[in-house]
Amino acid sequence: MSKTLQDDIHQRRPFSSPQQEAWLNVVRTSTTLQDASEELFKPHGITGTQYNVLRILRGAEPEGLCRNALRDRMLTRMPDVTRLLDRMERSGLVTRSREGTDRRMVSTQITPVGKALLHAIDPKLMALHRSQLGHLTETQLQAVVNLLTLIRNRP
Amino acid sequence: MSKTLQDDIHQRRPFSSPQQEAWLNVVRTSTTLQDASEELFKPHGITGTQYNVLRILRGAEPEGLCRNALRDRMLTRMPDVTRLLDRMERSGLVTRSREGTDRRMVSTQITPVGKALLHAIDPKLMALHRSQLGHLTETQLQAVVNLLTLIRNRP
DNA sequence: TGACATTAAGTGTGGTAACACTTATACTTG
DNA sequence: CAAGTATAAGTGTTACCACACTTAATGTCA
Repeated sequence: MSKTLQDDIHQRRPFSSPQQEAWLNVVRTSTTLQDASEELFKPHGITGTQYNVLRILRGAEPEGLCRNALRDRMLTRMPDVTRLLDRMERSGLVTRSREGTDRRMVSTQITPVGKALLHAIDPKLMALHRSQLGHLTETQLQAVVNLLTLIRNRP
Repeated sequence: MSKTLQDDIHQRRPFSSPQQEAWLNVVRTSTTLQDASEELFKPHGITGTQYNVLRILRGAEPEGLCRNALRDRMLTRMPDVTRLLDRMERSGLVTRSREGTDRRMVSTQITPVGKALLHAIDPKLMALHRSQLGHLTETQLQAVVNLLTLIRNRP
């Protein structure tokens, strides 16, 4: 007795194409999943975007990453990384330093405070993902990944 | 030769769980799809959120919908519908009128200008959806819908 | 080598989103 | 019916996102 997207958004008329139906399902599912994670981040004083930055920078230790490299690794598009990092620097989560070789580059590193925050959040987030997706079998999860990868790689 | 999410966001280390991998794939795919549609809407002077409102209001003609009913039908969470409608009213896309029966309620309707805008956008959006998802078979699209519906309906 | 293009980061500005709070009308019940 | 509760809409404020533009350092090549 699964609740369809049409029930979810109280829509009466049918979708105009199978592509549209799939499109709306992807977007709706994503916001559903993300809304819950934002709730998780909120009491820790960061947004999902900031969490994503911290994860990337932890993976880039100890050198850190420059602004554009960071931007290219982010999960969602983010045209204004500079001021995002400004805010995170003000919160003490990251530090920035101009590199020696190419003096245009500014490398950003995660601080111990930032790592401590990740350490506090990570198990909760993992539990959230399990609560959101744990009712799917591994085969189903793999099918989701395969289909979405296929979507993102149109010829 | 499909490009995985790991290639996409330049990630080296493996995912920490199959749930996390699926989670990230859903979100990444959604933003990929949405970014392109925002580009489509931009030259028409509206956002994806505003387009969503117009679609809902066209489906609710001629009575229109009150603020909260509209909010519940939206694809993405939107806590500040009032000022979203303010902006759309200023652009001439919708009109608001306080109903007679319950004087708290304000019903919003789409205007002819709003409908003309939808008329201009709809075929382009349909074409975009086909270009984004047309390389999947109907069986694959149905599988996507089924799996994502399953995700959203955890017991 | 010097003018021009390229790439990196940052800034100015306006619009959008989010949260808590307020106002106004309707409902409920002792 | 009067007081309290619930519901609908709106407001004040802050943070955030987005686009166009600017500054500074590097690369390129006639």
